Parts: sequence; C-alpha cells; structure tokens
Amino acid sequence: MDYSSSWINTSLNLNINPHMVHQQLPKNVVENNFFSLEMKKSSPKEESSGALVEELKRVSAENKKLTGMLTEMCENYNTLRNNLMDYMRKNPDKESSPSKKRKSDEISSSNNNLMGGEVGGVNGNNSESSSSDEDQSCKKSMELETCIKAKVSRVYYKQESSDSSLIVKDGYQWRKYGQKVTRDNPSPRAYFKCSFAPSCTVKKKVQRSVEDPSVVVATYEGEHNHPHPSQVDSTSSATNNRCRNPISSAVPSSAPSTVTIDWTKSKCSNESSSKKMMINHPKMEVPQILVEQMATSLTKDLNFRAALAAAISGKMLHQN
DNA sequence: CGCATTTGACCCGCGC
DNA sequence: GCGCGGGTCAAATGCG
Repeated sequence: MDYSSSWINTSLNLNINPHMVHQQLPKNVVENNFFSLEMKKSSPKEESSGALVEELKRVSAENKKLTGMLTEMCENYNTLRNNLMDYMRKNPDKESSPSKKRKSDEISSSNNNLMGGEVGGVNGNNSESSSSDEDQSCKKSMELETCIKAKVSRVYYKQESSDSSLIVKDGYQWRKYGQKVTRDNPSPRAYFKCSFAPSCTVKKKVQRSVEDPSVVVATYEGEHNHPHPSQVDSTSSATNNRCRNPISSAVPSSAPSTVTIDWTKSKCSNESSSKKMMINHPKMEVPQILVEQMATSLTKDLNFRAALAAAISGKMLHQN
C-alpha cells in the first residue's frame, strides 16, 4: 500500500448511523455504535433478526463505500504521482556518473522518488544540504519529493514462533534476493524486492524481533509505483494470501498524522467479506444462525475493525 | 524447463 | 588504511 495515498482522503461520507437502530447512542462514539452490533445479537431473536439483517446490509454498504474510497484514494495518488513524474521529466536533474553502481542507484532512486533512505535515516537531509547551489526548479522538485516520499516504514507481524519462515504476505509480490545474519539479531534478515512491477524498486527487509521472536518486523523502503495487486487481480491475490496479523505499524516521523491503512488488514478479512457478499445477494435466504455467525464474524474481525477505525479517524481528521 | 529461493562472495560505507 | 558489518549480486539449487 502506498502509505501516502491515505492522505488524500478527501470526502469520505461515512454514514455510520443512517438508521434508527442505534440512535440512542451518542453520535460521536462511532466505534461503540458499530460494535453494538455484537450486543444486538444477544437480544430476543424475533426482534433482532430483522435489525441484524438491516445492520449487516448497512455494514456491507459501508464497507463497499470504504473500498471505493480506498480505490479512489489510490487513483488520486497515482494521478498525483504521474503529475510529479511529468514535472520532474520536464525539470530533469543533473545526470550523475554511473561509475559506482550503488551510488548511482541511490541517486536514481532519489530522482525517481521511489526509494527511501537507509533504515533509521530520514532521507532528504543529504539532498537538502547539498542542493544549496541548485537552481529553483530542482529545489521545487526536491520539495515535491519530500512531500510525497514514503521513506521507511515498519510493520510488525505476529507470527507463530514455530513458523520459521520470514515470509510476510502483505498482498504484494516479493522476490527474495538475499539473507543475512546481522550482528544485533541472531535471527537472519531476509531481503525482498517488489516483483509485481519491473519498475517498482520498493524493498522490504524482514527479520524477527529480538525481544519477541514471535513478532516479525518488516521494514519497507520506498513506495510502490503501481496499484495494489488486489486491485489488479483481486481474485488471485485473495487466494494467495496467508492471513497474518499486523499488530502495529510505524510510519515515518515526517508524516505524523498519516492514517496508515494496511492492505493486509483487508486481505485478512476475506472470509468475512465473502460472507457479506452472500448477505447482499438478492435471493438471500440465510438461516438465522448463519446471520448471527456472520455478524459475529464481522464484528469480531479485528482487521475489519482496524480498517474501519482507520477510515473513521481519517474522516475525523479531515473534518478537523 | 522456467522461475523462485538459497547462499557464498563481493561491494561499499563507516568508524577507528 | 584497515577491518567490520550491512546490503547486493549471481551462480547453484530446488520446486512445480
């Protein structure tokens, strides 16, 4: 996921409480409002079944709306990105000598606005200090770069300690190109490159946490210059993804108010989304017990909750 | 047979 | 200048 794309959350008209089902609840307590669904299912059946179905329909509609908004955000991001590329093409940076491979890589990645710096380093500092004699256009492009650059982010995945693999299924296609044992961590660090698009230079480092071996730390460098594979081929990616639980994520300090929408969250709720599709089916005749199971599955899905909470907080931030 | 992964070698930056 | 350590390359290997 392009983390920066979540900034472009323009107008998410989430109608969290369109019906009168939960009107007794304060309007600002959206999470409680939403999660009261779980409480609902314990109410008398004759009363709650219809409300539950309505509620599920509403939740499904909201989820669809969220999905649409995410897609729109990604499209906006790609449009912005293309604009930036055009701009930078019209104001090309000075060509550097390709004598040293890694240096040229760094420079090109900086120009391409795809790569972040080294882990822990806030890139852009070097360019700022060295760009004092550059012309105005270069400065402008640099500023634009620093505005949208996705730098480095870390995602922590909870993983079975017995699972020794360093494979984190986040929806993207990665090709492993190296593995190293680092000094500060006995567990090996795996290096991955994004293989979905040839031009995508996003890299990922995966290593188990020293403190908690059941936690896998994935460090992403750069920004994908292509849409999420699930948007290109949602059916195949849905079957390919193992469900891992990202327990927290950190975004660069340069983007403190970013709402990180992790695609793994949506991927992990495949099961519940398929159920929602069933509910939305026009010829729906779902047994009561199944409805309740669906409701439970939906509301107990932490990933779904997290994604929804992220969208809501994004909306709130936008309103503020 | 083609593709992905593994793994040892090499490169390069950085600290001393 | 040298050694260390992280990162990358590319041949070998495995797998479907």
